Amino acid sequence: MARPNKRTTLREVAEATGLSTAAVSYALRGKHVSKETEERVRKAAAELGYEADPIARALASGRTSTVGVLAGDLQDLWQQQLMAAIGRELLAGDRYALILDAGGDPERELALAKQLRDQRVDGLLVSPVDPSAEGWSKIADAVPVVSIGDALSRARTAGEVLFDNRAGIDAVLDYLRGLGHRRVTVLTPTGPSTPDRPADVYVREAADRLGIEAVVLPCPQELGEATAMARRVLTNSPDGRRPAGPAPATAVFCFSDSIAYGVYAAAAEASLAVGRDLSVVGFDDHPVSRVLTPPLTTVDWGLTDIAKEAARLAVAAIEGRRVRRKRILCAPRLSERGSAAPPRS
Amino acid sequence: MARPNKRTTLREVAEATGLSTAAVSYALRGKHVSKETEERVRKAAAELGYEADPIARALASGRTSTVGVLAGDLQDLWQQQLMAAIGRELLAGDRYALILDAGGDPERELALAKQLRDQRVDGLLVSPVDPSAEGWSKIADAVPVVSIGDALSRARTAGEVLFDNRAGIDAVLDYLRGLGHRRVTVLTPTGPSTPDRPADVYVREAADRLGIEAVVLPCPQELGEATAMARRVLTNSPDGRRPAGPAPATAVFCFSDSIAYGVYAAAAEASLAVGRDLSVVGFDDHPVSRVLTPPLTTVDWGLTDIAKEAARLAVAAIEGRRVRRKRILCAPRLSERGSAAPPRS
DNA sequence: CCGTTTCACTTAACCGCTTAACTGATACGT
DNA sequence: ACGTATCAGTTAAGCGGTTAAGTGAAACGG
Repeated sequence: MARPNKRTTLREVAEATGLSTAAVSYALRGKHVSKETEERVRKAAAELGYEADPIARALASGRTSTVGVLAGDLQDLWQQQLMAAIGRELLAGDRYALILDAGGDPERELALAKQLRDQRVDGLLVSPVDPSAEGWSKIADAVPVVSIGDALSRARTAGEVLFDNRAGIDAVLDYLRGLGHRRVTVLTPTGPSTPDRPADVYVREAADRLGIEAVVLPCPQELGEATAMARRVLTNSPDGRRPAGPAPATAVFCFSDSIAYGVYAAAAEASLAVGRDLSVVGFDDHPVSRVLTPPLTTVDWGLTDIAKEAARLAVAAIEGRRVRRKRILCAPRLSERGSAAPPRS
Repeated sequence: MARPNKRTTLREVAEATGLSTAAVSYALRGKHVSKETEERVRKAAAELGYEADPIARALASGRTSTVGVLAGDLQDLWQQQLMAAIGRELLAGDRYALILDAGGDPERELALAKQLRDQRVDGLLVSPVDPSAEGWSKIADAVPVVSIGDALSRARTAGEVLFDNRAGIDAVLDYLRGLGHRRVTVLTPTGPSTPDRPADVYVREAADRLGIEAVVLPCPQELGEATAMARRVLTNSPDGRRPAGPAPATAVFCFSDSIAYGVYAAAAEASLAVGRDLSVVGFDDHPVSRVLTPPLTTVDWGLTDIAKEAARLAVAAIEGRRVRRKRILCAPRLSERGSAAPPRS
């Protein structure tokens, strides 16, 4: 049963050098000991192959130099990108990122967040499933939380990186209107559409302003389901019970690139050429979008910048630095590629 | 400075119930205490909102009910899928998965593995960058390690989930030969091609057997670079200095779906219709492959099964159970979709 | 009726490190 | 020369649990 894996402990280093454990502890962290002893301790530690036990350290000090990253749903292609980018960003700053996946379940999300807090992560980055959950409040009180994509309405966070959805929606609809589109189907992700996520509202406002007839439909993110949904939309029976409705939309505006992929698939099945017979616009700029045929016109939010800002806010909070603006609003950039064109019909 | 976030501790529960901390500790884990006291303790704990501190518990017991998952490179689309699947699988079994990303750096990979081991993860799943690294040995001695995709040649692992690459390669080349292809370009991922990864060898053998002329070229996974590489391949100057070579290949066999995406992009640029002018086969079955136009014919290794097997092996090792076969060899299934067809030229 | 189990806890020693408070010795200002 | 900083370490009390070993009482067997 007993693993003979004895790590060398602080005490052993202390004995080897004839110092007290406290002295060694201080020495290794360069605190008020003489240059010589510090050197001596370092040498002994190196020889014995000593490395501080992070668990013991965490218990005693309450810190871990680790930050938790909680994905709302790692199935989502965009979140996968986001997590990868954040991990990279934090690692570059010499902090370990522990990534967890809530799998789209709000309860699990909070449970995992608590777990992370209990694990003494120094900071927590979340891309929340349910940003308005009550539970965030207690968590944010115990550890600096930075949220991405949505503000945690009930908690005092250390920062938030948000997307200027209104601007993004305006940009896309402006663009489509400019191309001549009058009837646009908008596919928004299903999920808790809290008042903090008034995408529908923005769409309506922009559509009214531009004289666009917009139909907003919720659509699953998962590719298979998204394709099925897109199929229904393209055959002009969005709700499944309008077999012969009014003229079909000439453009589809997808609130995530993966939804757009579904539309591509459905369009191909229906022998509609994207970028000619049908215009499609995405909203994430996933790397794959660039290599589709035609390349997907989409909104680029600057994933790397998002990751950088989020990491920066978290690190600042951890280090107790005040930060000018805790709320970063990312501006959309329309990446005009080949999937949108003037309508044919 | 002092966070007033006092968690309730074991001692407080003990005082509240008039028991010793040991009794409470036992009671909460259902060990040799009377039914009544157990009940009493549970009630008190619930009332006080007590939850055991995982850090303290880890220090004292050496266990965490957490498993580490180390991705070699989270930039890679397939690994993103894999990590998501594993996380889900473990969560289903009530264990937390801590996902880390080595970012393709072998040194970092080992450093992170050590970090995880020190964090007392009960088990470790890796999709290694450098499976032959010396360092795995020490890590595998301290914690059960399950590797995915490659065997850790220098370590005694608790299990490995491997792909029957030879069978996969045979299947694809058989298939292409059956369609009538004689000249095939094979794009393998760049990276340490250790003797444990003799993809080139398998390709040569199969090609010789089938009378196929196969050119094996290393290709980056990153979509932009893959596209650039594919561009060169399609213009028949794979090495950049053969502007007018022999007849170009009629099919491209990509060792990962993301490479195939690059080929799609390059083909579109060159006005080659995939599935007609050019056959493309992938090797991962990423969800996106299904929605490409045409859908990518690829090798499906059963991602969910891989995740399941890996999780199962890890959990078995953690629980100290012996397992029949520690080495799972995944069989390829060719997902025949639209991207490969008889050659035209 | 007595010795032995069994049961239901308690005692106390850790796990490996941090850190506030204390001790002596040396340096400093006046 | 003397009180006071300053420096370099030491002591010891945690951090919040786990767990081997011990204890006293009740139950049991013969």
